[in-house]
Amino acid sequence: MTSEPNLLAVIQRQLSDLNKSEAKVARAILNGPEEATRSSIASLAATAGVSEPSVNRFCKRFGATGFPDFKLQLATSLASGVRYVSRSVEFSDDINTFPTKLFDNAINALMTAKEDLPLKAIARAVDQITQARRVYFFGLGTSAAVARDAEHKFFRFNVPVFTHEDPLMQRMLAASAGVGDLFFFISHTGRTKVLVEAAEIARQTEATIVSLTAEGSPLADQSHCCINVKVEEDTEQYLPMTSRLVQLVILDVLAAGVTLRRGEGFTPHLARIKDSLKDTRFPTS
Amino acid sequence: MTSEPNLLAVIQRQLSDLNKSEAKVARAILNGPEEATRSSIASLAATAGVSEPSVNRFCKRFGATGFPDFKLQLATSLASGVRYVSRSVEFSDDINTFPTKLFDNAINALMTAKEDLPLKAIARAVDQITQARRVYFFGLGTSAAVARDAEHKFFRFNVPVFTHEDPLMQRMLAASAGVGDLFFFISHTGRTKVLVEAAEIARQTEATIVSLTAEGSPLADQSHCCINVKVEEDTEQYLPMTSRLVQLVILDVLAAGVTLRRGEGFTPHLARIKDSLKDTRFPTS
DNA sequence: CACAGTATGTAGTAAATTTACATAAATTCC
DNA sequence: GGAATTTATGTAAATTTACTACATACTGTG
Repeated sequence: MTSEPNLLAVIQRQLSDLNKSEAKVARAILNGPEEATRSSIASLAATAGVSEPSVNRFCKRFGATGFPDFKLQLATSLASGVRYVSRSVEFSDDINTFPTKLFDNAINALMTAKEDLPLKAIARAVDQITQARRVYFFGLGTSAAVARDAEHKFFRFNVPVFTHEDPLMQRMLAASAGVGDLFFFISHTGRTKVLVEAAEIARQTEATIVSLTAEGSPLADQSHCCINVKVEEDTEQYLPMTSRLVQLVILDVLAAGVTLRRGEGFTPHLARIKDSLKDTRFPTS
Repeated sequence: MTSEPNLLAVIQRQLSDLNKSEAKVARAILNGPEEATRSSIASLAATAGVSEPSVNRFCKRFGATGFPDFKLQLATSLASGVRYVSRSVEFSDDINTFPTKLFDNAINALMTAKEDLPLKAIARAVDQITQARRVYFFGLGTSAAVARDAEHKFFRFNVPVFTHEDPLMQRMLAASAGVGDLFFFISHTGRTKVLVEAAEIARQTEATIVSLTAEGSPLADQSHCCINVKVEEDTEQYLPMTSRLVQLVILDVLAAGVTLRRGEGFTPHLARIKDSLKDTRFPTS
């Protein structure tokens, strides 16, 4: 049985169809839902001014097997309703509120993105990266940092990876591309001119174009494979924040996908790379 | 009492500190959290292979008043749909499972970090950044990408910002620092030799050292202000993933803090920067 | 007003949870 | 290495909680 997304709304809606005592129970619950989840059947009955079996019948009427089951459903629906609201930072915020808000927004963005991941596009991109002889990660602005991160990650797969923030370099590399080259464009909007132009140039070669960007954008149009990330960045917010987090995790997903494709035998290679970093660190005391 | 946002993560984290039978209970719950919410104390005890009071003690240990209360908290934390246990990707995973796992891990890391943010350190870092005449963001490897991202973000505050991935440049800049310079070091471990050395050099000047790194690490020791981020990166995983996400959000928090400090009059300045990017984009159709 | 049907409450029963206590295991200190 | 102390775990009884069956009250209709 799929648990109702919002139990309180359902109760509210049916309020008029209820018996007198069931209505009393309903009102008591609507008055203090979270308190209701913590009450015993006896105390809720007392609050509502009815008998315990009335509460029990009420619960069954709403699809629960009994009072405890009802409480569980209620708690669940209360919990899920609260999240999923991104709140922007106000000037009235202080140190105790705005950090939490920003974290909540970040978490929300990831949860939302997780809900409908473009799995087919991801699978396809993994295929193409696995087959590529060379991979270029191109982004500008904030996305340049994402590209840099991707470079670090994919570097470990024995595939030559390159990143360039310079649009001129990007164009030149695009122009001289050939079979086996893969250009991976990263852009939140997919409308950055110089980046789209680089993609257009690359498109005229035998290279493969993959992009992590908005569906239907000029950049997406130039791509063989577009991984669409839906993040409604608050446009009032002047700094792009959440979208790049989603991009980074998507790149993690791609990296993991490539690792899995390589198979178990590849693990020692990664371990070796990790070991090679050991000497650059102070040992843990 | 604030109900724990992600109870499973807490259980997971404390797993090693538990008694034998409490650990059995913990494993039983982690194995089938949603089933646990529907079980009676007796059946859960049976599943775990312990006595009923052991389950009860387990619940109380985690802040619940008893078993029903615990179930409630568990249900609440499950409601958001995220598996709050970081599960590493296995070679048996396929396209339908591993992306979700990675997203869950990311979300989990952010939620855990959010739970105890080092607010005093953050406030202090905001102060120091606000007062700085010049800010250098230094990181290596994955953290270099984070530093790059920070550069983009803080660039918008009229404060001259610099990033360098090259350890030699980092050393030279550190050596020639003076009053008003702020060095912001980013490192997950806080043990990367060349970075710590740069910090040591900078420390001998009048410059301020802020770091986003592990508490008690050599790098933290060199800092005037250390923002401690607790992320238990799965060491079996060869690629650092979640820690950099937390770092990025922390930097967002710092940027927001600086903006707030600047006051409302600063907003037009940010709007102007945003406008200046308009011409670099294809207009939305 | 009597009857049927529905709604509500009472009381008893079964189940589940908690407490108090006893035993077993582990640890510490000679 | 063994006795003493602490800690962990289980047993059994007590208590709380939820459910069922039944009785009573209420509502509307002929």
